[in-house]
Amino acid sequence: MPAGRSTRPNTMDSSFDPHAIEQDLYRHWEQENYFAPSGNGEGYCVLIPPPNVTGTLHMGHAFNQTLMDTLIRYQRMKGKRTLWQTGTDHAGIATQMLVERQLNEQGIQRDALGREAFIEKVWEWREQSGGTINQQIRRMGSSLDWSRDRFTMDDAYAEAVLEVFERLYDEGLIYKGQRLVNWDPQLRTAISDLEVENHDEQGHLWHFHYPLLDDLTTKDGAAVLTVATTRPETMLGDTAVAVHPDDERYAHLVGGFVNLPLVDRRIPIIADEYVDMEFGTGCVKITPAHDFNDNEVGARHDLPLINIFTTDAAINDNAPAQYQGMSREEARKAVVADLDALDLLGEVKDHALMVPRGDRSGAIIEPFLTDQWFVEMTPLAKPAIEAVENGDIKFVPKQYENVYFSWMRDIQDWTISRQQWWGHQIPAYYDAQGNVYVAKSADAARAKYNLPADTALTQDTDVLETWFSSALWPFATLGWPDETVELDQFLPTDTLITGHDIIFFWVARMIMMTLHFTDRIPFHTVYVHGLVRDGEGNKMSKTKGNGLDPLDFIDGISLDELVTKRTSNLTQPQLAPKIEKATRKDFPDGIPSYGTDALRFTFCALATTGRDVKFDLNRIEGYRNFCNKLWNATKFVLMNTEDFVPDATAELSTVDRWMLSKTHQLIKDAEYALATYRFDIFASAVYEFAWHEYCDWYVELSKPLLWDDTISAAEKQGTRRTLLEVLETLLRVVHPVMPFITETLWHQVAPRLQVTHDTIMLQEYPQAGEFTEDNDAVAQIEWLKQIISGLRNIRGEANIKPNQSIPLLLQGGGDGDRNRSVATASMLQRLANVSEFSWLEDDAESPPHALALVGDLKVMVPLAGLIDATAERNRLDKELNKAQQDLQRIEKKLGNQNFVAKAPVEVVEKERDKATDLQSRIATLTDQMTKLAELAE
RNA sequence: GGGUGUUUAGCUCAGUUGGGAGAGCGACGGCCUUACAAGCCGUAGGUCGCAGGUUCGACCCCUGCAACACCCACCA
Repeated sequence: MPAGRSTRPNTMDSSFDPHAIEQDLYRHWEQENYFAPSGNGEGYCVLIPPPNVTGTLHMGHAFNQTLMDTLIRYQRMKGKRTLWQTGTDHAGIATQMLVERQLNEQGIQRDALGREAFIEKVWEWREQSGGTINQQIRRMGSSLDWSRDRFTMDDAYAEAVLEVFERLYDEGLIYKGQRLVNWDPQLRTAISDLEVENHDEQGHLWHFHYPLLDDLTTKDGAAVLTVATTRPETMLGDTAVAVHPDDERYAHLVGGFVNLPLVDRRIPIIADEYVDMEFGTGCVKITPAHDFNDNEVGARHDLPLINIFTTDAAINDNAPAQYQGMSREEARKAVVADLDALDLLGEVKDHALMVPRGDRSGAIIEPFLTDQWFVEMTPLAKPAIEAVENGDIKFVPKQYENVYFSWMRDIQDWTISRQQWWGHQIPAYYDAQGNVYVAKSADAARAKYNLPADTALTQDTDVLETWFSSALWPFATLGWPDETVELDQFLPTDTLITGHDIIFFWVARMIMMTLHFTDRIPFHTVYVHGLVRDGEGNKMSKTKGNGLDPLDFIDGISLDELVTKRTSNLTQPQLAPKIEKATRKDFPDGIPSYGTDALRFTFCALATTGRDVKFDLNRIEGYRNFCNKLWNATKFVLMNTEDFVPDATAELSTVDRWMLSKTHQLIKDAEYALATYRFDIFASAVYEFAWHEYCDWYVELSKPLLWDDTISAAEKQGTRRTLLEVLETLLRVVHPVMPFITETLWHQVAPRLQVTHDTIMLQEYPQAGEFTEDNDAVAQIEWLKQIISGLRNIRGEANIKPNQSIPLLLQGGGDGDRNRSVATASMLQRLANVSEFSWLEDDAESPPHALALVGDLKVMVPLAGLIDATAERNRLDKELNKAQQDLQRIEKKLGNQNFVAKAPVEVVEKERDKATDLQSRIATLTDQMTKLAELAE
């Protein structure tokens, strides 16, 4: 064991300080290579969703990793040969934007730098800051195999990407074509459908009058046809006006022409079912080059496509001269004004519309006609759908399967080319004639296509979208296309844990690609968790300034530092004052340090199925306290087991057997919870057991056993052994979720049981079968707890000080009660501070007393000047009321013939028993009330 | 427009085949009881979103509605 980790038992601090242990422990684990797969067990692999190499750790990562690490540590302890595959993503657009912004701040423009130099800069940046997130991940305690760290731009990984591209191309599943795609005019690249976010925004609906040609008129006799649009500037590219084929208002005009104002172009009036007769005027302007619908209409009617935009969405040379060079916003104003001047502007209405924006840039996306590379998805989707349909892959919670199906069954071809520099450059080469050759290199292309060696080839300048390479994560990280041992051992991986936001981006594509290239599913289970939101339920974002850094919960942060952190480097600096105000309100004292274990435990406790998590500060504080509870319980156990002799004769008391039985149940509950991905149940089972069974009852009950001179040495040994065994077991049960504190405490506890090992993380996970169930012991201790609770209730309500001991009388009940009272006398006396206790014969007269009922057993505390008779009556009155209400409800039920006739016998029988018990209880309470009333007179 | 989820104590959330509504935090009262005041003991608090239905019996199953959240979608 390394120095510094063996704190002497009786020098343990009175409270737990996470900082004293966490980082040293992690370093030690990593140095010893404990995170790497080991042993000969069955392979068990979890893939990390690779974070952006440029990123920093956020709450989503912390949540996600807590769950993964809990599973991994659990399976590792269960003896599986576990691999948690780590790595980072090159995050094409995000990284390029970030580096570009930094260069801009230094006055360097990307274009001036040139492609190669720019990419050099990105690599430099990656060398310099790419390790940040991995260091932060270490702070979470994540047991990732760092020796297998992968980056999606590594040479080996790039090789896999090229291989996949080439194969898909050769299979005809990748093609290049001119299509209308989503174009981000700010980033000047195409993006995929998924990268477009549609937002409801307020806009206008403009009505334009297009003059009819050839003396046509509408049925109203007008010489113009009125169309409505939300995008006035696109009229410069109109090539038709469409009406519905069944629309009688315009039937006579179909085949005719209008003059496109401002442009002075003769365009046809066509009939197409796409038009909704009910909407607006029933006439639609058709701009095939700038609208997805119009494009389809245009294709059906063979309309020309007139592109009026440059790549940054300014008006190009295809538009009339006076608009050329204007931005789309300027052009919109000009077009409206010019039409107005010509008296061709009709109504302008407010209109809510969906505006497509790029998820990275926030810029309004243009449908734009360009040459791009696409993947044909339908053939890839088919087996991927089947894999989920037939249960090979399961989603948890299951409803996400429907989300998956609905998207997969209507999947569109995937735009994979990006007009960016940072990323995998597309392995397509062109000769002077523009012929395309796909191969991993120019040489390979010449060889593959039998081109003369001196054929000049130039590589396609586009790169692949990031998700194209992330889709290969399950097999590319394991060495594909080589047939490696790792592929054999770890693919399919077991559980993928991810947020619901990347099911389409990542999960679906991994399933398709992995099936296609390896004939194996990538994972058996997809556990989908919610997103982490702030205390108000808002999405955390840098822009809103409500983001929280997991490390701030671990280490703590002062208010001023937090404000500075949230308000610096804002994209919208004007929001700073508002953010500062909100921060000062929400965190008046900053954030205290809670430690990693508390943070992890909180995430587990909040990980309920199918909902987002609102991160609640009160919860983490409570779980920090839980850590402290474990710490102090350990301290207690160590203090009281110093003279424990492992081999000495030990005799187990009822309390010990009760505790061992409870431990049996705990392990069962914990196993069940983890097997069903109910991390919240796991957390609460552990919490409940540790605090409310072990600490509140067992430790307290053990004190009389340990400290009473009349208890035999063998019994004391039994209790000491149980204290140690249960605690040692508990630490192993909890370890997957709270690795640091359990490791630390375990090294104190385990040696007492003659167990020494360098780490808890490679110990066996406890098995329920190691602990005997004992129903008699459980019944007896539950009985004892009821009596103690009854007495505590009397004490509490009567305000009897804890240090004031009370006499106790017992009456009624049966032989079982008498036996139990004898067996538990010392514990009863100590826990309830009972000075003396005695039994009254059933018919004996009792002195005036306060009363608690445990079944038929009367638990009595003589008033004796300690308890006010009136107060005691009030207390009993509440109990009586409750009993009467319960009885009333049950009698009503039993009075219902239908219930008695139709409900299962055992249910009816149970109700009858309850009624009998309540009747007896009410009788006793009423009797007691009467006596107290007499006393008060 | 289609779909999903949520609605339970003041707050954050459990509630596993329908059979006596729970936890944590907070509140209130009492305790520095030799592991822990980051603690201990006790108490109060809910017509389980609304309206119907099925059933002997509904927080739970069915229908409808409402509010909130999210996803998908081409209505100019």
